[in-house]
Amino acid sequence: MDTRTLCLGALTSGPATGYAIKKHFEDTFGYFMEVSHSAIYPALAELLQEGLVTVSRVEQETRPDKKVYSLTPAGRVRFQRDLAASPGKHRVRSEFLVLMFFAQWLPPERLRAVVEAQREEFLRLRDAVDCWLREHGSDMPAGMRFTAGYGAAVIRAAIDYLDAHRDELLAAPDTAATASPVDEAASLGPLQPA
Amino acid sequence: MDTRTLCLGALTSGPATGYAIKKHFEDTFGYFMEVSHSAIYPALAELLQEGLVTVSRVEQETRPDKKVYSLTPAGRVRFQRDLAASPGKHRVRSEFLVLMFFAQWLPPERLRAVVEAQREEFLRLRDAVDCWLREHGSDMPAGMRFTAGYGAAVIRAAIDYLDAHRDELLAAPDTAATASPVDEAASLGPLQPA
DNA sequence: AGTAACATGTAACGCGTTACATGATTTG
DNA sequence: CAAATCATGTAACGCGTTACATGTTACT
Repeated sequence: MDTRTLCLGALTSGPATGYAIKKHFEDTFGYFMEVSHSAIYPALAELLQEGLVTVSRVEQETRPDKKVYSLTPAGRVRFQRDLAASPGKHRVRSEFLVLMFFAQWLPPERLRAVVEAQREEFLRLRDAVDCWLREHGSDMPAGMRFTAGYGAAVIRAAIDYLDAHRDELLAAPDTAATASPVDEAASLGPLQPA
Repeated sequence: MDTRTLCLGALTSGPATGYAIKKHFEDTFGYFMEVSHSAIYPALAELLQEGLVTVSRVEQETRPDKKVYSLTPAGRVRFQRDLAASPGKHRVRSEFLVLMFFAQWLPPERLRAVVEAQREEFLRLRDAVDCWLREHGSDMPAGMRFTAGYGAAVIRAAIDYLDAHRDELLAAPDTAATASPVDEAASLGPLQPA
């Protein structure tokens, strides 16, 4: 899923500037798809050249000038084609979980800090999604409500799991990080013995 | 979180070949951190040059020769340093959820297929994690059990959500994909009006 | 007979992120 | 007075993925 396709998708909700598209992404699917502004502007320029969007410059006195982009019929068709062509892969890339996986190699206070930080982040996300659902949920198409509800459900499960198993993890006695520097006896043996 | 750090981490469980490290990753945190073999081999070569791992060539008659890597004390220290230095960011990058977000622009049969495929994938993952917990869970350090349990909890929540809201999504009457090609009246208006 | 598993590498391409660059206004 | 918001871009760097490359054995 290309930044260009994402921009076309954002524009299906109406004309917008690059800045507004970025905001839109953050407010809606920010938690499952990050898009940086430095990827959006070049993408919009390419879409313009391909005739998939049009642009109109809007002068503002109190603010910098805007470039408001709109979807052309060709752009709408292209978006549907690209969307349908996407394999729809779902991937999680979590350094947080890698840290938890190797918890025993982390200093206990660092481990605690990481867990707490992630929990705070999840609470923040949960509240943001709940807020969005309350304020915009009823106006939005089924798909957008679905993803918001999905996010809320999964984040809640994560928070519950953290709360239920945090102590178990933090109280772990096998802190290799504070044990003797070289402790070969603690090895689990060779991986995948031949 | 660099592939090199991940390799060092894998070797904390004992000596292994590049191939075994890849397997180890797939079997344990494959669902939250993907590592391709073409990133592992160069990473191991770099670690060797830096003196963080050692290698011993093992000849096999029935199989291609192996290069078994082991962690040096310096490598163990470096791993702990790199691990503690990681910000521990947790990110989800899901084209699946983008597809759901834009469900109205997808042909209904395609939408259904994507949802079913993802559900199957989640079921597969859930079973794999459950199996791992049954078979290895009790031997493993708290951190590894924690991540497995976390995965199981979150995947279960996802499956439950899918089952509870799938029909709602698929039965959506507002399939813009099959509506008149250009339907400006359906627009939600400009994003972020100035 | 064909596929999966075992086993190790290289090369190029694409894409995203970070940093660089600028600048006015509003809010706390 | 500092920080956030609005607003748009460029350039380089790094990193991961895909494809290319090779070869044997065991299982279905």
